[in-house]
Amino acid sequence: MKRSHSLGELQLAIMRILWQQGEATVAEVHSLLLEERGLAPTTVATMLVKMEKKGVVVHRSEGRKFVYHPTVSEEQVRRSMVDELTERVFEGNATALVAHLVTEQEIDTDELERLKQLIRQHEENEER
Amino acid sequence: MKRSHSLGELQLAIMRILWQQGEATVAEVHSLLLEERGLAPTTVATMLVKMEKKGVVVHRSEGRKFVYHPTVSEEQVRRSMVDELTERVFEGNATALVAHLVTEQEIDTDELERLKQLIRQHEENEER
DNA sequence: GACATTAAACTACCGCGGTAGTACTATAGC
DNA sequence: GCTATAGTACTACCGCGGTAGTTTAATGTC
Repeated sequence: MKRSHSLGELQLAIMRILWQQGEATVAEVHSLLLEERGLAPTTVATMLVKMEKKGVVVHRSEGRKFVYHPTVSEEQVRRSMVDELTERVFEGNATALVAHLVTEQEIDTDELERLKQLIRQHEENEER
Repeated sequence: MKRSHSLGELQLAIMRILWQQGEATVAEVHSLLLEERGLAPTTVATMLVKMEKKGVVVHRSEGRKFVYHPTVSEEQVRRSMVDELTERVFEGNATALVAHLVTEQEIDTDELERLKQLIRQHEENEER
């Protein structure tokens, strides 16, 4: 039911921790984020509340602290965010997006090799 | 100098008109947008002011009406928006984004053919 | 038991996309 | 010349991501 799990920068950083960890308390998320981002603990807490309201995480109480865990997968989030961009910028034409990536310097030549490999594999998987 | 021309939905719709038209008055943009979107003329005008402040359009006065035209190309906008998504969601790995598109049902099989063609052409262009 | 610490709750604020009403002003029409 | 109209200016408001201070409640410590 719940489509369009479009997340902001901080939200994604938090989700990445939750996806790796499986679950985490506010303090854990905060300390892991502190290394790159100088954030107040309350910022993380507030964000998690907003994210729960949004439906991408849930929490349970453990003692007096909250343990959060994700309710959507990284793949789901990628899907909806890529879909949104495809819709917005390429009028829904995913191939146009790939064409853009291939032609506009976004992908260097040696990565094209791996890409061709990938397409070949994907085609083989489709064939049954 | 000006990086990150990330635009919203309405802003993109307006830009598309300006890119096609070359330039347009507020009334022109409004009437073209009216067919799909029921917007007040002031909404379009306000948005254009915001977009000019942002640096993606400029206007000149013609009589008592403003004629707007874009200062960034569609390709520039696509670039920065795709880059932003790649950064946010795939940690800067553009190939991972393509892999996502190829494997996650976003691209059907007959489009893969055109894609392979495209890659081949691109490789030939690189070879000199 | 008093006090310090910790965790969450509540509240506030900024910027920005989006939306639009109201106010002002120059022009067109009669 | 006066009024209706068209067009911009100004202001406001909502939602949301992001950021954090302040308040309150529970727990640990001496």
